[in-house]
Amino acid sequence: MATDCIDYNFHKIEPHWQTFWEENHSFRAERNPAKQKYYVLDMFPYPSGSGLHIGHPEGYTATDILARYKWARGFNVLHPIGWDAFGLPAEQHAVRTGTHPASNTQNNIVTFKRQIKALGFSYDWEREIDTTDPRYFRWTQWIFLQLFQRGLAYVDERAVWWCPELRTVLANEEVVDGRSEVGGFPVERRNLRQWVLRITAYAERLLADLKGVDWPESTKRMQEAWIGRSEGAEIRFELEDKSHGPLKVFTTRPDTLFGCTYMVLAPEHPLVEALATGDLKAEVEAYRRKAAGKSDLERTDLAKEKSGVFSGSFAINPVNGQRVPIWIADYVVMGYGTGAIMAVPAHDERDHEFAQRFSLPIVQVVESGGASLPYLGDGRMIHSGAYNGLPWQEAKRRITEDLAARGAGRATVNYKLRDWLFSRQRYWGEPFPIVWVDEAGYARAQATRPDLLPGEAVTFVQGGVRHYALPLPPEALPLELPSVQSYLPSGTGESPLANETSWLEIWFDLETGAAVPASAPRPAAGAWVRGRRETNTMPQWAGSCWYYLRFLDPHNRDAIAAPAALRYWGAPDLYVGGAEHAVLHLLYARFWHKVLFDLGVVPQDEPFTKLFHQGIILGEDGEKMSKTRGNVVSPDTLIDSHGADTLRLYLMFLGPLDAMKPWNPRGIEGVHRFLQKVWRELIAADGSVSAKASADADAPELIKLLHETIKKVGDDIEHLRFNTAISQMMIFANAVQKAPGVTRDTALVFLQLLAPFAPHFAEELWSRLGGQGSIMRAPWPAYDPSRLATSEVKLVFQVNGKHRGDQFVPVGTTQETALQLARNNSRVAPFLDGKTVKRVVFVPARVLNIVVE
RNA sequence: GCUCGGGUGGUGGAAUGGCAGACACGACGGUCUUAGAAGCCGUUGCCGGAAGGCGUGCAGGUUCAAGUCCUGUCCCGAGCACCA
Repeated sequence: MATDCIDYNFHKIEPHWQTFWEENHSFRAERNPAKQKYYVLDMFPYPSGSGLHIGHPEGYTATDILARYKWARGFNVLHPIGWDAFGLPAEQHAVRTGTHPASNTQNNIVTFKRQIKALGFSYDWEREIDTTDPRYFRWTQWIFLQLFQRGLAYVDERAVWWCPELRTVLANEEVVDGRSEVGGFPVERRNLRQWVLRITAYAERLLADLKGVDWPESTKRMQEAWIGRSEGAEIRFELEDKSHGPLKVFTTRPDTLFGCTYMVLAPEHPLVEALATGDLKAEVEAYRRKAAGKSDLERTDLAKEKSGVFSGSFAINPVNGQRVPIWIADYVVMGYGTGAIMAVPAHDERDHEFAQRFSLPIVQVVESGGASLPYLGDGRMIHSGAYNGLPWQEAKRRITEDLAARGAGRATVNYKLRDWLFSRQRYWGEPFPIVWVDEAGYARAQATRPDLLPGEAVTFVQGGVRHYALPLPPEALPLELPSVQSYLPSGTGESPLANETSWLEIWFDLETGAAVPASAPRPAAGAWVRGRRETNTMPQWAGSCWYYLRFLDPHNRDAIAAPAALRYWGAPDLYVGGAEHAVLHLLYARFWHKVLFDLGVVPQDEPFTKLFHQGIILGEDGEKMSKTRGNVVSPDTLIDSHGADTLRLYLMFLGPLDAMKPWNPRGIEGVHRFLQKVWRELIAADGSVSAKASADADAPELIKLLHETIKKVGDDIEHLRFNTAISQMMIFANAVQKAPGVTRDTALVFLQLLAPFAPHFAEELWSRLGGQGSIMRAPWPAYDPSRLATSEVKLVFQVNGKHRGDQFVPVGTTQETALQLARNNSRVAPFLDGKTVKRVVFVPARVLNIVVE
């Protein structure tokens, strides 16, 4: 039932149809295994306090068009939405106001939901999820337990980024230019006990399987670079003082081993102290302290001159027995390879620079053909004993083999990818389902629930006591957050949870996971041990690592999703979201997914087979939108002034979906006029169907244009080219305007094409023009290829490649006829006059190019 | 520094190697109106009265034909950054 408004009153029309869709459950994904499925997913938002940003509806409109189009194409569509609701802003708000972050989060969700609904998106709200809901994070915790049980989670005391302002550690990825990505506060290094996920165990598969996914090439390359695979060799140098054992280095150029004139250890390398000799000890120690105080930004500043200090010790080059001095320098980092290198200044830029600065010898071992050093190109070996004359790639292979044969090295592969720092000293995150117990407690657990434990116990030592990580039994999940007095982190660097003694210090039942405060007497029956809960919480990435699976079966109490649902819906057919998640979210989610695949939980080994990034919408001034610049465009304002349909159309009309585009506030008038024009053509001044839209027959040109439009809009939607689809619909509307009339059927077909873009508008006119039911359920119109055929085409005449005239000719016109027509063409003829034709190029139905002398 | 992506009218943008500038915005002129708004009609890459010439960052090249392919170069944007 249409509204009763006389003119195009979107204030009335849009809420009307939104209510209609809601009441009719129009977007409910069916449970119908016989029907072909289409799963289209948006990156779910973090419900921030500032509400929806114009960038959200850009991507959401794109997926909504796809979803509605696929419904019309007869697919069973899954188009869900939810909330990535754990996160720092809500916690900071809680610290300021003392209110629970959950209440702030729920308020924000209400706002987001209202705004999203006002845009008329076809989400299946019955599948809404919220990562902070215990019914959801129960399964986040469950997945963590699987990682734990498989030995993919461990604790490690490691130098991590600590932000004094935020009072938490941050992942490498959350630190940008020596400052926190959130808030831009300075960060420093601290040694803290952390949970770490062994993502490096999946490095090879994460890299290899990128080949099979349909992603933007740039994103694949970013992940490749992030994983950073490099093949080389680990080479073992004996130390002159054998009491310290051998020194292992990683190199990608074992062929240049004869050119190694010194070694470098990272300042954090465990052998540094032992290798510093005599009067150099003090100098080495001073250097090490200085390096520790440097931020990564200072250390990696390429403009800075290299620094370093000689240790006083020597290693022995395994290929020629030469003594090689060992230096300590911070251009070598501990986190990659072995934290030590063999320096070959003739063939490495960094080593070259260092050697020059400290006047170390430079020995060339690859022929450079006269090119200056450092030389990194191709060439044959020199000064390399038995390997002289070999191409370097060949020498690389042979030297590696020879070293391996002598036990002095082996071919290895190294990755830049580091294990994933997975803990945060915060309140507002998923608690780890882990209890720390002593050795005796762990021994009991090994007897009681060995199925839950990893092959090797996860432990740490503090104050001479070893603590053992014990998982909660899955049936005891979720482990919920306790309410706390203060959301401020504890002074020790632990999360606020460390202050909640009754939650923290417990008697723990190994069999059931039940707990009572340690202050209470130990319960009699059951396998109770004394324990202390883990106080860290999980990072925000955790909840978003698997949410696309929960949408398949969001209310399941027994599993992350039923196997049948996982099989039927599979992975999203299309995943749309910002390129800022190119590495982190998309890599973490792939990692978890592969683990779940190995567990047999999910049937496919990649989560996101097709990915698309919507571009950023810049402010009017061409700058990134930000409150401080005052160039933020609010969807609410535009919905009020022009309507959701106009906003949706304009967002898509702005340019290619993946492009970065500035917002032009005046341009929105164009698409609004387009809708007004369609309304005016089809609806009379009194609100009834116009006389014009009641024609008996369409002009042949209009029919042809309609079929062209059906084809182009369909093709463009499939390829996410929404801007050109809209342009084609505008062309059609302009043609209708100029035509004397249009049939009801043609008008209805056109409205169907428009419906995915401007759904409220299309439903309204569909209803007024007598369309049956909801336009969403009407099958997508098919074009008739025979209608696209033309009898006449415009042939362009060129002389020497220049356009000199054109003429309509029948399809199938031959070169001879065309040439004759050109000669007779009054505009072309003068250019042929008195010239000799050297060559004629004829492209049927397109161009005739006459090359003359 | 390395790796990508991109430079087309006043603006956003369009163009399987085959008429560069579709579709819009803006601007200008007209129509309607007491006036305006909306709508409608027309013009709108640059130079030129016209004929015509020039034109897709710049310089070359391939081709009958280049925004599109190749080489070099400049500029803008993104990502990575002493990873051995």
